[in-house]
Amino acid sequence: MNKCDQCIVRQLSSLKALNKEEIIKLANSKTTYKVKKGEALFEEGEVTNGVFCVKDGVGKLSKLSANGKDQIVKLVKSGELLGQRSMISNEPANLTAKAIADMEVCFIPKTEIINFFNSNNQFSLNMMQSVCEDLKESENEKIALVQKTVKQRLAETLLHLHSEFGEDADKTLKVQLTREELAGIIGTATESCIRLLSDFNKLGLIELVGKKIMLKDVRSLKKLADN
Amino acid sequence: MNKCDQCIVRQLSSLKALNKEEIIKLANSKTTYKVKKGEALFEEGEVTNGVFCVKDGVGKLSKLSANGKDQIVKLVKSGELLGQRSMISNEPANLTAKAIADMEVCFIPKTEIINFFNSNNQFSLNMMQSVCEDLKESENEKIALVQKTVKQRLAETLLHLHSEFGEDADKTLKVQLTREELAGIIGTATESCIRLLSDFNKLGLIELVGKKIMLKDVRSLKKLADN
DNA sequence: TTATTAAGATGATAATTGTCATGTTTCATT
DNA sequence: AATGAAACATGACAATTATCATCTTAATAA
Repeated sequence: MNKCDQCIVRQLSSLKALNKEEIIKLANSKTTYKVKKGEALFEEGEVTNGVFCVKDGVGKLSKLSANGKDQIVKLVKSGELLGQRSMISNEPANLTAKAIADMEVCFIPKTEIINFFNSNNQFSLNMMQSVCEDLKESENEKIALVQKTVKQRLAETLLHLHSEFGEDADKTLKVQLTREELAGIIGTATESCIRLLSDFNKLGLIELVGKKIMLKDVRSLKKLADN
Repeated sequence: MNKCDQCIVRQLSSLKALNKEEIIKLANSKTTYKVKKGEALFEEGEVTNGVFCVKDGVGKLSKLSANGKDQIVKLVKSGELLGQRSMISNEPANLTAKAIADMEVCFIPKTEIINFFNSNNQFSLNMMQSVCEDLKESENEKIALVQKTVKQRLAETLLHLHSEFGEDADKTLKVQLTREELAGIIGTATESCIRLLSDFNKLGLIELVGKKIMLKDVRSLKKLADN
C-alpha cells in the first residue's frame, strides 16, 4: 500500500492509466513538498526536468510582460499535472508557476515519465489528450480575447471560476484572486477590472463581499458573456 | 518505391519517425486531393476522423465569431499536418480549415494513425511534441494579443509571415493575404489594419505594391514589435 | 496599538480602436 | 469595353479601454 494509489492526481490526471507496478515505481521516485501562497514552483526559463502533481491548492501559470503586467494563462487545481509541455518539448519553462493558495505538490522526474511513455501506451495517449485539451482551450481563449469586450470577458471568467472551483459556504467564489490577478486573466488594466466589478455589483449581477465575489445572477452573466 | 517516401510532409512532420514498412502502409491508406483557394478542408463541428498532410499550398485555421468576423488562429504550410488535435481528442473540429493558396493534401485515416501510435513510440512522441509546440505558440500569441497594441501586433505578424513563408522575386511577401485576413490574424477591424499598413507605408517600414506587401525596414519593425 | 504598506475604489482625461459612411481601385465576367 | 462585385482606402465620429491621480479601506509588521 502506498500513498500515490489513493492520490487525487492519480484519479483525475493522465496517471490514471498507470497500473499497480507503475504506481509503486512512481511512489518511489516522487518527492512531495509544500508551496506557500505567492511562492513559485518554477519560473519562466527554468529547466524543470519533470512533472508536478497538484495534490492540493491552486496555482497560476503566467508570464510577465515588458510593462510589468502579469498575464495569467491558466489556473491549475488539485488533481492536475503541471509542466508537461516543457518536459515533452525538452524546453525550459515558457511560463512561471506560482501558488495562489497554499499548495501541496509532488514532483515526478522526467526519466520516470519517459519510462511510462515507453511501457504504457494508454498513458501516452492520456498525456497527449491532456495537452490537446489545453491547446483547444488556449485557442478558444485567444479568440475570446479578441472578439469579446472586457466586460464580456469578465463575465465569462467569473462564470468559469465558479464552475471550475465552486463556492464557499457563504456562496462567494472559492478561488480568491486579487483584482490584479483577475485583471491578469481577462487581460485588462486592474482599474478597468475593478470598475467593471463595481458596475456588475450595481447591476445586481454579482455582490462584492469585502474582497470576495458572489455570483448573484448567473443567467444574466451568461447572456452578457456570449452575446 | 512509393510517393510518400519522398514527400515533404514525411520529411518535416511527425511522420519522419515512420519506417519503410509503415510508409508503405501509409501510402496504401492515404487519399490525395486538391483544394482550391477559398475552399474548406473541414469546417468547425465536422468530424474529420483522420489527419491531413499539407503537400503544397497554404491553409488557415479559423473560427467565425458571432459578429461575422473570422479570427485566424494559425496558418499552415506545406510539410505540416492538420487536424491532429481533433483526432487525438476524439472531438469534432474546433476550427475551420480553408485554403488560402491552392492546396494539395493527403488524408490519412485515424485507424492508420492509431496503429502507428501503437507500433511506433517515436511517432507518438513526435506528435506529442508537435501539439506541445502549437500550445506554446498559442499561449504566447494569447499574451501578445493582450499586452501589445494593434500596431505592434501588425509589425510582429508581418515579420512572422516574412520569416515563415519568405518573399517572392519582387521582394514582397509570398503569402498573399487579403487585408481582411491579415486583420483576422492580428485580431482587429479590417479598416484599422488597412490604416496601419498605410501608416507603415508612409513611415517607410513597408511598401505597398498593389495588394502585396514588401518589408523595407525589418530592424525598425522588430523594434516596434517587441517594445 | 500604531505605522506602514498593499489592495481596492473612483474620477478625470487621453489614447486606442471600432464603426459607419463613402469613394476609389482592381478584378473577373459577360 | 462595360458592368458589377470585391477589395482597398480614408474621413468622421463614437465607444472602449488605459493611464494618472487621489482617496479609502484592509492587512501586516514593528
